[in-house]
Amino acid sequence: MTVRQAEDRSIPFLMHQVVGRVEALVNKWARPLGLKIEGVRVLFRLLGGDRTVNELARLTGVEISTLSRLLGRMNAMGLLTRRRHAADARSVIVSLTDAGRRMALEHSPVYFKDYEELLFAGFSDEQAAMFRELLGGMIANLEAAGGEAKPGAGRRAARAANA
Amino acid sequence: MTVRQAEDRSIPFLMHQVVGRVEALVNKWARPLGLKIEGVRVLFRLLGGDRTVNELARLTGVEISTLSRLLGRMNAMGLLTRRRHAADARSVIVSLTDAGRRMALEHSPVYFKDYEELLFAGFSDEQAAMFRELLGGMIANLEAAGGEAKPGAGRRAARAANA
DNA sequence: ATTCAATGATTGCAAATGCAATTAATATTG
DNA sequence: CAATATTAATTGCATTTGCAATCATTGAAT
Repeated sequence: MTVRQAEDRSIPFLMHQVVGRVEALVNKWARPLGLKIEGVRVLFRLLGGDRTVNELARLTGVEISTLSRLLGRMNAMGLLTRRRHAADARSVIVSLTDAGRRMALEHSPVYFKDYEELLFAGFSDEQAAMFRELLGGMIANLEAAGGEAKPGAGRRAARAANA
Repeated sequence: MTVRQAEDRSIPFLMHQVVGRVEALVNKWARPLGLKIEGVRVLFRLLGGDRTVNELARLTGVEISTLSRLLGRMNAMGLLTRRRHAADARSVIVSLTDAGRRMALEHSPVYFKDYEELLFAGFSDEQAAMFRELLGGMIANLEAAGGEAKPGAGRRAARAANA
């Protein structure tokens, strides 16, 4: 029953472990709602306001063709609507329905707080804050690395966020 | 061209971002080798010694049926072999071929060092070490949470690793 | 020893994925 | 203002995925 400790201490692997496990938890939890993690992410993202498909893809990290079909399913479930952008008829604006908003709000604490509390259990606030900082720095580094497949081949990455 | 900053500061989301980007980089880099990230992980994992399919699944985080088929492909590519365990005929032992080992060794530095250096660019050694610690603590927390779908519903998670 | 449960791996199948091609609308350029 | 390029979203298609079912082997219980 006990899961043997991972023997790999590399950061990408460790993060993969953490993310994978959290996503498994979210999937399990979201199943009764008829959603998987991507759908959950879309749902909560839309709580912040309407978005185009493009924006959603960028903000949720879901590939755009996958997202397009996911939106179709969530629309069929009555969770969201799609309408054309008035000013630019190429874009499609996605909005939550009342049912979608209700679902998101109902489960919001679990998604936004509980998982984080679970991860940070036993950590000090300072540690949690630093962890967040470092993650931000990593994202900056990755953005600076741009399209280079082989890391280190390009110019040096950006300096990490302040701390 | 610039990617807008993510507006979500939640840890699971930030980690998803980082992991997703790193995996995209690895995929891009591994494509000429005919592998994707899962294959890469299997390859490097086997550098540490032979493994059963089960162990590989646990150690790489690849779902077992997916892994089974992946192993078939990598076997067809001449990268690894499968043979039955002598003592327990249910298990299958996976080993690298010479070609597989050669490929792994050749690219080992990129995978084990370069990505990490990229992520940690601009970080101090102390920060990097702490980050690793915290990740370890998170994994411990997740293991303690076990199968509970809803976090916080069960007993409190394990204390984080020392610091 | 015989029966029943548990484990390791594979496979069938429906669903989901990602890439490339497509369609439609808007920007740009000469 | 016509021609071309670019951008947004969707869809066709081959591949991949994951769950459940299956097969084979080992372990446990009486």
